[in-house]
Amino acid sequence: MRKEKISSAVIRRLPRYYRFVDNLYYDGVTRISSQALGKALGFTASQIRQDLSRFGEFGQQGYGYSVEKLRNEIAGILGMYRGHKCIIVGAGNLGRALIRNFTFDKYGFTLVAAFDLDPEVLGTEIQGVPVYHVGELEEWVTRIRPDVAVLTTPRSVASRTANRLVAAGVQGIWNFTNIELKLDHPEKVVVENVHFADSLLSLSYYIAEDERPDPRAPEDKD
Amino acid sequence: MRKEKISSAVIRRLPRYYRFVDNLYYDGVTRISSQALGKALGFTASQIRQDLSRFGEFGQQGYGYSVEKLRNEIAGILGMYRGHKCIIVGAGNLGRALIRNFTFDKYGFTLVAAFDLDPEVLGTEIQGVPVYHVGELEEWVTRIRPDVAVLTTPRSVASRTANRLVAAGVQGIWNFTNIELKLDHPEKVVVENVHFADSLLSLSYYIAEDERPDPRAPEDKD
DNA sequence: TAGATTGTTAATCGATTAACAATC
DNA sequence: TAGATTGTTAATCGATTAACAATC
Repeated sequence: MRKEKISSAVIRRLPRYYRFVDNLYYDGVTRISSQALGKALGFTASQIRQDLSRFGEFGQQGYGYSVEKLRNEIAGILGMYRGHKCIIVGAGNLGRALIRNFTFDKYGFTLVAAFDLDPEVLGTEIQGVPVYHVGELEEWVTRIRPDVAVLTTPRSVASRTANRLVAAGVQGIWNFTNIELKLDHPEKVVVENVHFADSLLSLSYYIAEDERPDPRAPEDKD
Repeated sequence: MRKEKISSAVIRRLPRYYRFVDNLYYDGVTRISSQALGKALGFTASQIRQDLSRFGEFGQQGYGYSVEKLRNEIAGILGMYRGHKCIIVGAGNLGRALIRNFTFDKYGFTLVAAFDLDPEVLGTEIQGVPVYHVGELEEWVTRIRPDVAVLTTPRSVASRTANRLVAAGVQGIWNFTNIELKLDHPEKVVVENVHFADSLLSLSYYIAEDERPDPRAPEDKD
């Protein structure tokens, strides 16, 4: 039960492996070698074997990996079969975009409720998901026991809302508020931040950095 | 001009430094030491000094860093003063959420146009941003020369659209489509992926992993 | 001046890659 | 069987941390 701690570098690669292998699976591909997988994803074959072997022996010498088996194993490692429930707090533009466009089920999550303040949306359903008043958050969390809360509130109430969620027993917070949450009990919850700004700024750095040639400028003569 | 290559680990930390120092700046704090900065952000002081010194000597012995200077230096490194222009391709829920809620200016970007197919939004403005027909993408890109395109189209047209953008001369693509873009000329463009699914799956792993105790279960007696 | 804190060099730690025996 | 490819151990590489002289 006490498995050796897996580094987050490895964990961050697993969803990419999954995504690719899942596609192979739906394309009807039955086997793949670490070599081919590495080539497709831009990793070394060695790294892929090293990563996967942290979790078990999924391959077969001389053959490679069964796509179906590998897909299911990775899904299992990532907790996709645990029937996670989630709620979304804040049904503004971003919240609604996630409700409408993000396929929670595909990743083993069921989105069971949304919360907001806007009288316009209260009591309605968005894509089949009921919208309740944030004032009733604790009641609902106690009743439906979601594992994860998707946080898409305005910044100003983000930390306060997060603390309420943690107090009510939520295990994970998927934080879209672009701030660092100030938690009373950070040890009680796993926070995954989606910092759009950080992402854009690193893009900004890289385009500033390598200054791709202006396509209008004359090329170096061969 | 040929500065030593900076590892992406360092680059990914810069926006976090910036975010924190920017807040200090607006709170009127004038100086900070690497020690204090590290403590606040969860890094070692050593790492922060190491990181910053890759770009110059921004501090002062015995004093620390001037918050204002550090903020501006990091902003400069990240290219925030370059007056980047961007467009957004796909004005569905997510696209609109970004237009309405994401403060591009705050990071040195100006959002100059949006593109879509939906007759409902064509010719309108969203938050002051005009919406044009995707058919006119090349014309507009040639005319306004955006540095970056925010890609929020449906998956099905994502790679095709990306290739059109690259061909038209866009330098960076901020990809929200949750797929790996298949590019004809990957060397001509910088892609920054925002893979929601990857993020959620790593959260899924961590909550599955450490199984925080059920708050209803009895505690270990001290 | 004495105390604080930088920038940088050296030491350590961890992650990636290479190599290869095991085996399908 | 011969060829392919795994899982794993060892070697390398890179990133983080520690230490400290320089100096404000």
